[in-house]
Amino acid sequence: MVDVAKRAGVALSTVSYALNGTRPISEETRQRIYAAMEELGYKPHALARGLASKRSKIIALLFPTPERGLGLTELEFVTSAAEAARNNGYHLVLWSLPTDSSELRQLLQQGLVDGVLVMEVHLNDPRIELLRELEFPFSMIGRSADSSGMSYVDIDFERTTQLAVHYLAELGHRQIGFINHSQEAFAAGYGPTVRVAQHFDEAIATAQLQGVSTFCHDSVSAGYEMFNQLLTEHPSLSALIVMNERAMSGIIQAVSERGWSIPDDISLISLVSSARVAEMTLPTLTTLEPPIAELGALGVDLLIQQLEAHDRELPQALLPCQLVVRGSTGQVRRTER
Amino acid sequence: MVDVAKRAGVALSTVSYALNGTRPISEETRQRIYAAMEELGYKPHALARGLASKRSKIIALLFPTPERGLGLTELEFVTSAAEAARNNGYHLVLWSLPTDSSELRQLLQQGLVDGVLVMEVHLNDPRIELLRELEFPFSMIGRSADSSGMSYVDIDFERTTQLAVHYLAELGHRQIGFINHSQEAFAAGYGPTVRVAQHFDEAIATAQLQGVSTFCHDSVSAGYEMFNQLLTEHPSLSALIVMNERAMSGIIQAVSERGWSIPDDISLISLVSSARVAEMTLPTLTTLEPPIAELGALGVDLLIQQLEAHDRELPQALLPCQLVVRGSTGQVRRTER
DNA sequence: ACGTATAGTCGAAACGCTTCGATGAACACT
DNA sequence: AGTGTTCATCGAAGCGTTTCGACTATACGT
Repeated sequence: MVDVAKRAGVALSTVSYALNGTRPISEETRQRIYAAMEELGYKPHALARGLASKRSKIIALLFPTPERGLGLTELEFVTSAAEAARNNGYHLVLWSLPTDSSELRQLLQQGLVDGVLVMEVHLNDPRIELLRELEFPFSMIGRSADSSGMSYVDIDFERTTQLAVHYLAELGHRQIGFINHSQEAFAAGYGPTVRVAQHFDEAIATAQLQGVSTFCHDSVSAGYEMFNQLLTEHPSLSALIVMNERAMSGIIQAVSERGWSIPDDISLISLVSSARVAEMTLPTLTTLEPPIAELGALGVDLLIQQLEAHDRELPQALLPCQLVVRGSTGQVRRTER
Repeated sequence: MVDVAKRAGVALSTVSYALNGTRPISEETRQRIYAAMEELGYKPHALARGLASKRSKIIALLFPTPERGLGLTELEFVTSAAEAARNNGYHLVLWSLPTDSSELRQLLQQGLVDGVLVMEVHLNDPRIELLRELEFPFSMIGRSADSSGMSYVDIDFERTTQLAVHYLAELGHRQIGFINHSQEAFAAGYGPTVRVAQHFDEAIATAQLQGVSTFCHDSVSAGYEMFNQLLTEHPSLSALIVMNERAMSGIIQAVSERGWSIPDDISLISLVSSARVAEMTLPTLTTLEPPIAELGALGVDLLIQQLEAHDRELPQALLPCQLVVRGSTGQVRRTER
């Protein structure tokens, strides 16, 4: 940098001002400085910049160590977050820690990152508590129990559920089943499970339909059994909303095993499920697809906005899933069985 | 740090030596220093450390922007790399760039990262060329055309292919088909496609079997058609090795459509395919599962080893996939059709 | 008793940048 | 002519570490 300054015939600090626009610089000297930088192949040193300015322009993505099975979704999320960060001139580091790890505190206090984006937030999340305690800037994907005064983005589960129910209603379905994640996930306060369970009932009531809501473990066999059980107890169901990708495989097997066809005998909608999975079956699945990339990018944007704005408002946002109609849904057209 | 020094009654530099073990420190003063740090809640500042020592202890994971669908595998890879980095006291930043992006140069010259781990290396990869040109430390997952003198980890495709072929041979199969990724991937020099194509022929020859090798686009419908075409032309095939998860779905549909059962009428092995996908079908798929987490961790280890060792040797490693026998393979037991 | 290692410590100079206060010059307004 | 503003620039003091050279005891071999 000192070389650049010399070559441009200005002071060191002037170069800095030209670089950051922190103070006005005449067009002429700016030109000279940029030319000098170009000729010398100068690139500012990120660490030094961070040390001096006390802003590293690095944010962390806090990411629970995947205990069991991670979806495709998460990866897209991570990459879109990384890209959004880069577009804002930030770097994204990955901190993959168990939710209750004490390491987080250490990491935060290293002063490496300006802020944190927290994924897979649980209703009672020790990470959030720590962040609040340290008054460390953060945003969340998903929400904790009391998310007032905090910055988050999440799927708009209410709208998403409505979309699914209304779409089926339009097709003439009056008896709709809902297969959720497991009871355990519900009890643990896992956001999507809790919220959709609630909003399903509401949407059914509003639309004056009949609904059956049930939990199901995240496994192919559980899906298989749950479907059979459900249709034994409620033989008049003509459509199913499923928020459980693994169970969905089992359900499809169970359907074809009874010699039924999709969607003639039963319509299926996969909730909060990616296109990738939806297109692996025959027929392909009508889904409500989560706006993963948008969520990731938005999460990063909100965080950075928070870091760079001086005002104390903490932005929040809800995004609905998008209805993608494929082959697994159709007009209700059942006479009798 | 100056406070810690004062409180412990030593010089600033002594605290630094105690912290890094760079010079001998008497046990007694070390105790005093640690106590002082504890009491003051002192944590060393990562950026300052990096600036002074010229080693940021940050590495980048270079990650092609997913043009077309990313597998589950990649995410596990990313998380295991992040964890491995942390275990070594490093941070992992994500750089998700198109392979031919000019941005990479900028990023490297910022001096933020000590080294780079490159994913999804192509045979002729501009990123690798740039890294060599700048003499920037790096390791690869996968290999470029000439990977001599470079550090990499990769799947041992030769061994993996052998395992698959031998396993089928043991079950009595003599006529084995192989369904690869697309011709285009092969032409583009995509490592797995090229290598397995070659090693399949070798393994077949060595085992004195008959083999048919074919390419197939990465789609359900292409798999469906390819299967029918293959079995029309080679009706005596009794087993298929498939390295194409999407095509696999189509294959299974085609099989069940002709009223065949797996594995009685045909055995299927999914190559370099994750458990998650393998368990979504009925029957579950026998696979050769890539050691994703190991690859990620090993890649990071090799890179860090390279960064910290002074000698100029560049470590390399090949890891085979692991054979996981599930329901899609069995003794050949065909009389006639 | 003597030089010579060696362990333990100190002070000060980097590392490459940002930012604060100060300084001049140019311009307008009384 | 004097006063005040704004614009453009400069010099120097940090930011929180590491690391180098130097210094002081103490221990060692002879």
